[in-house]
Amino acid sequence: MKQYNHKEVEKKWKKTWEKTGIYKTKEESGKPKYYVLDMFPYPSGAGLHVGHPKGYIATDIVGRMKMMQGYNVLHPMGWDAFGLPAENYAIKNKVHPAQATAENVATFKKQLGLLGFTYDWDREVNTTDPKYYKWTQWIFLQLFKKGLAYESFAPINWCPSCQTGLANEDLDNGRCERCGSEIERKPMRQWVLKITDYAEKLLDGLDKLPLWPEHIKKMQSDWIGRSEGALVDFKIKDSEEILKIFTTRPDTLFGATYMVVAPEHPLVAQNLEKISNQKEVQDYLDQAKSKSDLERTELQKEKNGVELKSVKAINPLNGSELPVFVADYVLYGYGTGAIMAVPGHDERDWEFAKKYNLPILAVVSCDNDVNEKPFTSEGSAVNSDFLNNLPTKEAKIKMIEYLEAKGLGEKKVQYKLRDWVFSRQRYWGEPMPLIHCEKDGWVAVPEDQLPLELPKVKNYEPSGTGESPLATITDWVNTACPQCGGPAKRETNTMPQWAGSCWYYLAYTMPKDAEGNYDWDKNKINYWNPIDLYVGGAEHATRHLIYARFWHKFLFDIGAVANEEPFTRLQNVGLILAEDGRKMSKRWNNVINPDEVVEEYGADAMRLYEMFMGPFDQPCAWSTKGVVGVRRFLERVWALNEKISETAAMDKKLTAQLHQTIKKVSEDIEAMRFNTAISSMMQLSNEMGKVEAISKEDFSVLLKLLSPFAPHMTEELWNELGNSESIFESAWPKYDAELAKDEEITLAVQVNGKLRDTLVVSADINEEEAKKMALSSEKIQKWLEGAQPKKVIYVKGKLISIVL
RNA sequence: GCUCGGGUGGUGUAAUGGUAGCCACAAGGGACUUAAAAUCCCUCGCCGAAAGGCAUGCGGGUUCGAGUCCCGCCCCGAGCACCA
Repeated sequence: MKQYNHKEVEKKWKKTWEKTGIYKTKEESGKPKYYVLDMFPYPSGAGLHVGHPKGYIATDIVGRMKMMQGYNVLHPMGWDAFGLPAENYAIKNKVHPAQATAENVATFKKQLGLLGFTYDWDREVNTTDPKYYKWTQWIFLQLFKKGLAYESFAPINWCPSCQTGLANEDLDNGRCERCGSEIERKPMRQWVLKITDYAEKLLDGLDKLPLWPEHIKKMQSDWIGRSEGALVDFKIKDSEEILKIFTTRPDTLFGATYMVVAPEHPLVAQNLEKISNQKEVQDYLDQAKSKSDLERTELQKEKNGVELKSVKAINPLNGSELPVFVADYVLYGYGTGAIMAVPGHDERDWEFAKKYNLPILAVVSCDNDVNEKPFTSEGSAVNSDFLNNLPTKEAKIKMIEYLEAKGLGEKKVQYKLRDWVFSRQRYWGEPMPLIHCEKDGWVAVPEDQLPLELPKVKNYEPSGTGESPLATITDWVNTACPQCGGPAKRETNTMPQWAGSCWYYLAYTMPKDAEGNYDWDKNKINYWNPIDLYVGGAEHATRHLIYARFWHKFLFDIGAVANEEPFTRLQNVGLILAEDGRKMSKRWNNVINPDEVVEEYGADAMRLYEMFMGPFDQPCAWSTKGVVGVRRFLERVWALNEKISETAAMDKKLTAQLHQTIKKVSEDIEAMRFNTAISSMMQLSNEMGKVEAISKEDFSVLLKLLSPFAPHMTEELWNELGNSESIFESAWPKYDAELAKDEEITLAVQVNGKLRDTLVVSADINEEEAKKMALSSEKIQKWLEGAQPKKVIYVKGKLISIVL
């Protein structure tokens, strides 16, 4: 038989598969559907490195197995091509983003093509295609019509380098997640999506996702950050003003000894005139304003603030007068931007109280002296009048009841999640389909006029003024009001990159007409959705995955989709690091290009290697030496072809191993434990290599098990066996539990917990026989030294443990 | 600081509470070869001649039996970070 030439084999089968259209997907009623999806890439100018395809290989393997198991499999691919990276690349390389994107898409597509994926390219999507973003705009309009998109002028995160506003989710430790620049707070006109309206649903939905990794659900629920507590009204002395605070510990209200408000809190400005230490406060405000968020957090160890002298808050329970401080350790963006300070039972309040010599009261029973350190756990109430002796949980409830009855406060659920800053002051994004009319205010572009196309401009660099480059195109900006026909202006901000990725998984399942126009066909969408398996990087835990769930839940609420959660099962892919253990980057000059690996070792070897490296969800360093190992494995399988004989029959032991391997590989692929699946196939092929001859049937089983991993080579060998249909049209091997049974097993014999002997025995040995054999073993006799064992434990099929 | 992960040979890793190191890589030895590559065979946690002893980050505990479970530390990685 000829040598394994991966180039020839891979070229041949790619061509054949394309010709036969084996990967074209249709909605079929006869088979169960299986929708397996990768997080689509943004096509950067650098092309693919070997890390990109890892997840795609995994979904391809699962998809191929499901196909052979009789499922109607959808496994599509597309491009997340809007957004800052594409635009920055375009600016840097002095080409129009549309052109750069088209080129990069072509490169990515060519590179992915080398790896032999089952993509149905008829379903390819591109977020920058007007036919695609027509629907991105349509969804945005539905949000707008339901009041979930609103205009805001509040200060937002501004990246001075990217020259655009950013959402909370786009920050990394006070820096721009994209470019690392320090973020400024800048008041700006923004479109904001009311994701907070969905906080409860997004949180509750997590409980209905048993097939998501726990840590991702945890990250999302931490990001949403629900806490239960109370709003409490404090009257300001000699004034009509009310200071409203939020607390999760209403049970400690008797322990409040001072109040703190954020520098931005209106109470400060309202009282600035009348306080005695006006200059001191003004200085503090100036200083707080000049500090960036980053500096604020870096300085967090030293809490400082300044008293609003002569402003006193009244504790609504006992009328005691409390001093009011301004301090930036209280955030204006959370709760009411004001707190009651209970230094006896809160770490931060305690620190602040120590520094400014404020009284510290104990209102929860504890062993330590609260003047020495705060007691922040639960206990039972003390020094708290009607709460005394109540455990914290009950005290909270009772206090809230009391406040509500007296009209002094109410129960309140608070979230850390903020509304989603949705506008970007950049060119390369979906235009927002909104028009501002002096008479009618903001008016939606009529749906029959969608898509609102991104106008072609020469100068697409950011203006730096806080306005999108679109603002300079006056004949585009100036338009007529769709309602009254009067003069009006278009919104010039664009949508963030996340917009297009919020619903792309639906687009893959929408039918297109001859021109490529999508139809929101609910039957087809509901046939495929929800996604059965979604694979991608953990970095999307609190960004894409929260945004997409938000949009999906909204679409469900307006009846556009039929299911509440878009992704039934989520699997994280672990990063592939460079050989030096660092992240692959041009900067370190350690990027491995998949094209070269495919050229030298073949796509099948590369696919196999990436799955063999280690546990799928764990990061792992690339090793070209490791590719050699799996390549040798493929060659050994190839060589087995010479041992095929019509008359061959494997012995029972090897047959048992074959069936154990069927079970192992099937279960491992399902659970995405590809490394151990490959290991067991290697063991099987090593054993097959030792026998004289193998039957066609037994070899076919190995080929089928291996086919999802190494589709080209196995298809070739399958074809050599005389099969005319594709191996992927054949049925997945069936595991036979009877045949998988071993005839002989090895029992371990332990004396006092230490291994002293092993016995090879018949698999159906009973307990008595096994114990007898163990005790009469020569080696064991030596250890017993004639003593009577105290106890003999038998673990079926595993071991005998003798205790002296 | 808080919350998750993780720590096993020279390396990547494998082990429903049941023979620790499967499968590979690297290394060493051998066969084939004029030679090399490729391929095939053997060795390969540490100490020890062997018997055996010691070994899964460290220290305790539960158990006939712990890499796995419990308690307390140390180190590495990720996420969050003054959220009241």
